[in-house]
Formats: sequence, structure tokens, C-alpha cells
Amino acid sequence: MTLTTARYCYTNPRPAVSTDMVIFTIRDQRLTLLLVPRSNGGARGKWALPGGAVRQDEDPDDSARRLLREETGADVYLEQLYTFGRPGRDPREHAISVAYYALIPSTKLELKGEVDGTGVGWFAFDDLPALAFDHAEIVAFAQQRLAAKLDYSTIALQFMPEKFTLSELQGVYETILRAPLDKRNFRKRVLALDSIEETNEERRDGAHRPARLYRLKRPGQLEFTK
Amino acid sequence: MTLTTARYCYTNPRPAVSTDMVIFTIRDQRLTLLLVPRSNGGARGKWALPGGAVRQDEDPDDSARRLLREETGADVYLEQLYTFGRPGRDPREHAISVAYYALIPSTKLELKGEVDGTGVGWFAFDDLPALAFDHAEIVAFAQQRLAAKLDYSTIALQFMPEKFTLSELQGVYETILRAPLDKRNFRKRVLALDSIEETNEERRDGAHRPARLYRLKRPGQLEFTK
DNA sequence: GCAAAAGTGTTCCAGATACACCCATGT
DNA sequence: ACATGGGTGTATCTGGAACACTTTTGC
Repeated sequence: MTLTTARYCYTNPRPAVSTDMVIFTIRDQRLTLLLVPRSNGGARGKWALPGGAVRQDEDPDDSARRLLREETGADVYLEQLYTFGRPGRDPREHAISVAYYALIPSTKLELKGEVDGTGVGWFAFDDLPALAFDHAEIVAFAQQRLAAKLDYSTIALQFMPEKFTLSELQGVYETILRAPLDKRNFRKRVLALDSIEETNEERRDGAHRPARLYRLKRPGQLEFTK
Repeated sequence: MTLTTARYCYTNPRPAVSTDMVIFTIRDQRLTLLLVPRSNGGARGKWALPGGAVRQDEDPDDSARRLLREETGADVYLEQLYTFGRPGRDPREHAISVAYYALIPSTKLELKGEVDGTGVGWFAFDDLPALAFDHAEIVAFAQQRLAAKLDYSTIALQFMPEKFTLSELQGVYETILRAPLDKRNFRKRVLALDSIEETNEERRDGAHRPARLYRLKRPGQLEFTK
């Protein structure tokens, strides 16, 4: 912040405001999130959450939505998580971060991430590299919120592609909860939610009976179950 | 924001960051909150949530804690609610507000509010005056969070004075839930939480059997019940 | 003695859990 | 024919909901 380029002046000091985003997906039966390498600024060589400054007259929610599109090209479930503003969390200056988390089906990100050579990386939640700033705290916070919401909402459905099998859905629950579930009870419960419906397609992928495909009744809509 | 007094300059524009606080108490069997009159700035003549700018190198959490002490003199349960930053929510400039809510036992605020002549006012949640900015939205958000937390935490205990009767506690639940509860079931449930304990005092206050007084086992500590 | 709030247990119901076998397919 | 994951129903348990009378006090 050099004086020669400083142009926006205020009577009182102002912290910098940015958004940081935890973008979750399920890959290979693991909860996975997107990180970007820090090449400059503080924390060089570490990985960080994607993020950026909130622009003038921009709602932080819109800022997060924009960021999500830039990183993934997709327009998926997004929710504000918490606002972090401890002084010192960014060693350069007082920086307030409105953190968000997003859930994206792994099928929606095939293209991106391979194609653009920006060096982003997907990392399993339980095998993360060293993170910049307080991003480890933010990630932990996001995972807790996600796990809590499994219990009283249909948030897990946001990880599913357009069509999916019940076994795949059960796998997503098991991955997030880190616990096996009973197949019959799971099916009973998830069908009782009335949030998914049968298609008349099935998928055959191996030496066994084909699986019926299901779809969301109301895609993109989160529902509460308690 | 006149140029002559502007001293803090940045290369990019920055929104103003402040905290706003919903301070709840229970008064006369009603959910009640603290408002301050707007005498200047935008929204003159309306009432607003107490709030203030986040200072340089101040954690918004600390900013909220400071504000709470300034307004009530008390150091009680406080939780970050949500961050509101829609452009236009403050007509003067792009203002981002990290909103908090606090719960205070009505007994802790006897002195303040009467004594200081700053004209603050306590208003029943379901009989609020016109509020400035987007504060009605913030208040609604806080009430929803509070009601939700009743179901899976001991948050209601934060409204209780040091010693209280089970009927008083039941009244707090009924006030927030806006529904009568069964006395026997309520007592069974709340005692099963193991968060309160009998004192060997009782309170006599009328032509009826005295009520046993209870206290928190771990004051100030929120516990989860599911 | 009567009005008013405090205190106290049991039955019933619904939702969650535990559990094992047959089905359709590819090789 | 056999290996693999898909698909299905019932019995049990547990936590929540419904429900009425006795106790202690002040007047």
C-alpha cells in the first residue's frame, strides 16, 4: 500500500474486507476441497482457500458467488459460514474475511481444474497441506457446519449429479459422517424425505444387478427435516 | 466524509465495517430487545440496533463484546449471527455489518437503562417500532436463530438469573416458543439435561406453596443436547 | 377453608435401530 | 455357477407426548 497509488481516503481507518470460500466435493469417497497456491503476499508456498476482496458496492454474498463461478464455472449451493476478523490473521494488515462454503457434485467439475492451468488443487479434507493464515480454522468450521446440517437438512443432495443411485447417495453420507450406515434404514429414511424420485432409468456397471437412478425433485433447494 | 479530514487512504475502495447487536432479554413474559434512537445520519426518528464501527486492529468479536458492555454493563452470552452487506442497506455508503446477538437475564439490567439517560429503549419483539436500515431483517434472523437453538442447546438458561424456579424457566421457553408446555414433561426434560441443580433455598411469593430455587451447574457455558 | 402455584409418574405412540435373504447381471 | 452390488420387511427399542391429582402456603 504505497502512498503514491493510494486514492481512496476515509476519515477513519478501515479493515480490508474479503471473502474466502471452502468449496467441497466428494471425490473417491473422500470429502475434498479446493485450494489455491500462494505465490506471493504472505504465506508463500502454502495453500490457501480461494478468496478475494469484496468490491465497491458489492454484497459479500455476490462476491462469493462470483468467486465460486470463477473457480469452478458452476453455480451451486453456497452458504455464508462465519466472519473471521481476528487482528493478525493476515500479517500484512487488518483483514476481515466473510467465509462461505459451497458444495459441488464432482461431475460438474471435470472440465475445469484439468483444463485451466492455474494450478488449483483438490485435497482430501483429512489430508490437507499446510494452509495459509487462519484457513485451517475456516475449513474446520465449514466441515462442522456441513456435518451438522446432514442431520437436519437435505444438504447432502447438493453433492449429487443429476441422476444417481441410492448407493451413491449413501456413500456420500457415509463419507461425511465417517461411519457406515444400514442400507435398508438409509433407504427408508431418504425416501421418506420426499426430496428425490425414481427415474425409469437404471445404470449397469459391472457384474451385478443394475441400480435404479434417482433425481432431485427440487434441484438446488435445501430442505429441513426436523 | 470530507476531503479535509480524510486521512486513511488505500489503493482500492473499502466498505465501512461495523457491528450491530440484537440484545435480547425476557421482560414481563415477552421477548424483548434493546434499541437506540437514530438522531442523525440516515433514518432519523427511527429506532436502530446498537452498533458501531469496528476499530483498527479490532476483532469484530471484541468489537461486539465492547459494545455489549457499553450498552448493558454486563458480560453475557454473545454469538455472531450473520454478516449483512447488501449495497444500499445503508444509503450513505457501502456498509458491511457483522451482526451479533446477546442474551441477558432481565435481572442484570435493572441499573442500566434506567440510570443512563441515553434514551435507549426496550421493545417487545412482536411489537417493534419502525427500524432503520435493514435492522428488521437482522432482528428476524436473530429470533429465528434463538428459537432454533432452544431445540438443541441450553441457550435458554442464559436468560436466567443466578437462582430461579423451574416455573420461571418454563415461562422463558414458552415465551420464546410462543406455546404452552406440559409442566411434568418440561421438568423431566430440563432436569435430564444435567445443566442445572437444586439449591436448598426456596422462594415464597404469594398464597401458595414455595418454589425450590435452582442454579446453573456451569454458568455461561452453552451445552448441546442432541 | 379456599385460592393459587408447586410438585410428582405412568401409559401410549411414533420414529429410529437392528437385522438376513433373494435378485439381476457379467464373466 | 459364482461373484458382485441392488433391493426388500419386520420386530424391538427409545424418547416424546398426553394426562390429573396432592402439597404447601397466604389470606
